[in-house]
Order: sequence, then C-alpha cells, then structure tokens
Amino acid sequence: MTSDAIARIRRFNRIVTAEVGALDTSFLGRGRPLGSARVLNAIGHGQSDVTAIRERLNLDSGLMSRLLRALEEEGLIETVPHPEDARRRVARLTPAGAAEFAAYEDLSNTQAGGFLDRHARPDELLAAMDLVASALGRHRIALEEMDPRDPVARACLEAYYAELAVRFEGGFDVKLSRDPDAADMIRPRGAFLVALSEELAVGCVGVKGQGGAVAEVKRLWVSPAARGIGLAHKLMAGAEEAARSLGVEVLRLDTNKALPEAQKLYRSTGWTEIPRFNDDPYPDTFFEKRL
Amino acid sequence: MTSDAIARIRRFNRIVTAEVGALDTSFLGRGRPLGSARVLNAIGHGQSDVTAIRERLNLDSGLMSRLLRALEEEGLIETVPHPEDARRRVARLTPAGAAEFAAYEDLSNTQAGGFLDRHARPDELLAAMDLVASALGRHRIALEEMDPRDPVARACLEAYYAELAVRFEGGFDVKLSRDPDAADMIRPRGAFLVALSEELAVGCVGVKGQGGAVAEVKRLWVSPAARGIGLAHKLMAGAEEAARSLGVEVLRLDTNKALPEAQKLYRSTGWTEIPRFNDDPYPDTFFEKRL
DNA sequence: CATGATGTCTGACTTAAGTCAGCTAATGCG
DNA sequence: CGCATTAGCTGACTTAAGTCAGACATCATG
Repeated sequence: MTSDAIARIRRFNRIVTAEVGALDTSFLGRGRPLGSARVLNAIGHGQSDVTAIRERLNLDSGLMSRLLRALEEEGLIETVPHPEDARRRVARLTPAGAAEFAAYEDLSNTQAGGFLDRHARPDELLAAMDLVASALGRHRIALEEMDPRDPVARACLEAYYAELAVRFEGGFDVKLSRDPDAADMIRPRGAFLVALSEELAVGCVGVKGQGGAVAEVKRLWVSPAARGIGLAHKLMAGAEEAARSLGVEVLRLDTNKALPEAQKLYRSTGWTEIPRFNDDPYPDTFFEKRL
Repeated sequence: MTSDAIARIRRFNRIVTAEVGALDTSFLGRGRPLGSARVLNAIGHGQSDVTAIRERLNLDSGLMSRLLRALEEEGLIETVPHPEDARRRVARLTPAGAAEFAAYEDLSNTQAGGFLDRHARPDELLAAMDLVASALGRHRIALEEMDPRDPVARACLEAYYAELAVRFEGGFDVKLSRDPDAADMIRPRGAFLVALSEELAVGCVGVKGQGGAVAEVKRLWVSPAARGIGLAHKLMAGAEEAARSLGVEVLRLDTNKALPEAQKLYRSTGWTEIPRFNDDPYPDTFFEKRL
C-alpha cells in the first residue's frame, strides 16, 4: 500500500462527501428535513411496512413514529393497521404524497443526468462509477431468485452471451449451445439467481435440472464492474444452496479454457474435473461436485 | 440520457453516501463531534489562520469560536494573535493535539488501505475513483504556480513524457527535444502552472520565455483521470494570463498531429497556425496567439 | 385465559449544529 | 485624530436528530 494510493482514496472521500450531497440534493431544497424526506422516499419506493422502513433507515421507534406523524399532518401519507397484525402499521402515499415523491424523483433524475452531460466521456465515467459503487457496496449485494425470462434476468444473459462472443475465437451463438430452455431453470426443476446491488443486476447463475438427482450449473456471469469482489464465489454458493433445496445430489458444469478465472474458482471450491458429459460445441472442460 | 444511466448514477449516490461515511470513519470513533474533529483536522493539515479555516469549512464565526474554545479546553490546540494583525488569531496544535491528529490520520490511512486490499484489481479501482473524483470535483480544481523542479511538478512532467513516448511512433526522448531548461519557466522569464485537485496534481502547463515579448507554451498535460472536464482549456487560460502578467505579447507553441484533441482546442480558442519556428524533431504543427 | 413478547406511541430528555444580534478590540484611511 | 471596517467573542435562541422509559394495545403460546 503506497502512500500515494492512500492519498488518492482520501481525495476521493473528501470530494465525494462534499459533492454527493450536492449531487443528490433532491433530499434538500424542498423545505423538508432529511429525516422526513428519507421516510417519504422509502415509502415512495414501495416500502410500506413501518418496521421494515425503520430497519432500513436505522431509526428509533419513537423517532420513526414522530416522523410518520409529521408526514401525516402534511397530508403526504396515511397509515393504517396491518391487515394481518393490528400491532403493526402500514404506510402509503396519499395523492399529494405521490406528487411530492415524484417531485423528488424528478429533481434527482435531472441532477444525475446533468452530471453526466457535463462530461466528455460519459460512458467511461459511468463505468468508473459502477466499479467504485460495486466495490464500496459489495456487502450490500443480495442474491434473488427469479424467472430467467424476467427482463432483469434477460439483461444479464444478454451480457453473458455478448461476452462469450468476444472471448471465444469464432464467436458464440446461443442457438448452437445446448438447451436454452427457461423451464429447466425454474422451480421445481431448477432455479435462476440474480445478484442485485441496489436494484442493479451485477451477476447471475442458473441451476438447470430435470427433476432428478443430477443438475447443471449454467450461465455464471459477473458484470465487469463487479469483478474482483468475490461475487462469483457468492453466486456459486447460492447455486449450490438452491440445488440442495431442490433435492439435487450431484452438480455438474461445463466450461472453456478461454475462461481461466472460472476454472480456478471451481477447483478451489471442491469441484473435480470429469470427462465430457455432453456434445455441446463450446465447452472443453467439465466439472462435478457432490453436495 | 437513458433511464439506465440515471439509475446507475443514483445507485452510485446511494451506495457512496451510505458507505463513504463508513470508509472514512476516522472522524468518528474518537469520541469527538464531527465539527471539532473537522477543525482539528484542518489545523493539523497546516491551516492556521482562523478565518481561512472558517471559510474552508463554511462555519459561522460564533460556531467557529466555540469549537476553538472546546479544543483549547481539551488541551489540543492553542491560539495566539496574528503577528501582523492582532484582530486575527492563529491556531496551532499542542503536542497533545498533534498526537490526536496523528491518531486520526492513522485511522484514516488504515481504513483507506484496507478498502483497496479487499479488491482483486486495486489499480483499476483506484483509477476509477480518480476519474469519478475528478468529475465530481471539477470546480474545485485550482491552478497553482510552482517551480517546475518541485517534486509535484516533476511528477506531472514525467507523466507527460511517458505519454508522449506511447503516442509518438518511434517514442519520445526529452533530451532530443528543445531546451528542457527549468529557469525559462520561472519568473521573471516564464511560469509553470500545476492543476491541483485536493492536493493531487491532475495537469500542468508551462510558459517558457527569455524576457522578451515572445514566449512559448510548453508541456500542456492533463491526467487521464481528469480528461473530459475542460481542464486543458482552463490550463491554457491560466498560461495566457501568466504570460500577460510577464509582459508577453505573442505566445507560440508547437504540437504534433498525433495529438488531435490539442489542435482542436487551440483552433477554437483564438490560436492560428504559423510556419515552423524551430528545428525540434518532434513537432510538426505550429501555432501563435497575440495576447 | 393468563403471561410474556411485540409494535407503536408519547413525553421528557440530550446533543450537535447552526443562526443572529450585539459587543469589544484592533486596524486602515482620510 | 475620528470613523468606518474587520475579526473574533458571547449570550440567547432554533432546529434536527436521536435516546430512553413507560404506556398501551395486540398477538402467540401454554
């Protein structure tokens, strides 16, 4: 660790703490203290359960209660008892609250957009922001199981195919590869996991089964911005856990020498190389793991 | 501006606001409120003039006064009247204050270092942080005149030469180029400007004169992380201003077709192409501007 | 149905941060 | 010198944020 690197990180911290507030001033400038604005924002983003909001924003129950009252008095939200448990309360926006929330969103979007517009190489800047955000927010990345035909999942898969096309000499064509059938990656036969970092998909993996004791791991992908923070490891662990819950006893996968990082990962996490088990034209190396 | 880009910026904002505090917790964790810690930090970094600190941290005079008293009562600083103006006060660290400041610095450095260590590609991460910080902090970049032999200036020049070596077919050797004599870029004959973003050098430019009415602009360089935010423009404006203050009437410069961005900048800011005026082997295009 | 746990609310408090007006002492300038 | 300006200090105030203890209703469980 050179002192130069540390100086650069600290410069980043100084600038970012000073400027990000200014960048996302949507919270300010509408005459509402930060606390209320944060709660309004959380409710606008679909969080309705009061306890859930409290946990997310890390607020004391007393403070939370007062903030809710203040928003209620402003006519922006209304709270009703939870239908299944009258101790809990559920908050939702009134029409006035929805308008106020939309105003915050607009402000925020315009400001975010303006920031990019003022740069000559917005794509590079955006990629850098993704990289930094992924590194900073690594522990906030959560795996979510979803339908592989979901638009979010599809976006991951497209990125995966595009990358293979570049990595493999001679390109890559999904239709030539084995069985891109989604049904095999949905319960009860299989599963598909997407890694989400604040709603942005940064990786995925699929478990493809036929209902038997053997299943395959497919479509392991990590977004370029999220590489180097151990996400592939986390995705594989998630895939194994999903497979176990599906009753799978043996997991297999095929891969290619063009993806050396992947092979290194498999070998270091209990996978052993086995002979070819399919006639797919793309893979050249095969692995197995007993759960 | 696609909605995807905006989502990504906002993800960055969310993560960064949540994590940077945690990243630079040096301010916290030592049982001192943020305000006092910031003041202590500013003094530790060499700011002694009370007014200067107040302006930098944007503090009310009353608040500032109280923060200083609190630090004084803790025995961390002492204040004395300014030797040249008894209305103003000067603050400095006591030995105890210096120790406390060092503790903050240590904490901060360890945390910054740990963040990089946890990433598989620290260089890339650092470059991304530089890029983002430069874009966010573009308006905080200040030009400072300094001796071209100063270590900070030298670092810029090394980077400049290294880049030319890559850009030019056949490389670049300073010794073959004309007159790398520093004295011509120091007042009263010339000037050398460095662009500083929070103490990090991100660009430079030199005005090389012989005491006459004609001078040359040399060594215009912008760090890769700071490109695309108009810094070259700012540096050239600074160079022209410095030249004017030196009594220069005509500025000249030589450049190369391998640097098309530079040529575009010159043409758009009042420079006109002129015939070759030296026998330096590297340049192939020549410009002039009457001040 | 008694009991303890849970979720929310309320009142009384603390702390940090900041604003504002008026004061004093030193300074610069005609 | 007189006078306006400047730098800093002080007291009285406000606001935001958060803590804590207790009250109260609801719920789960034996």
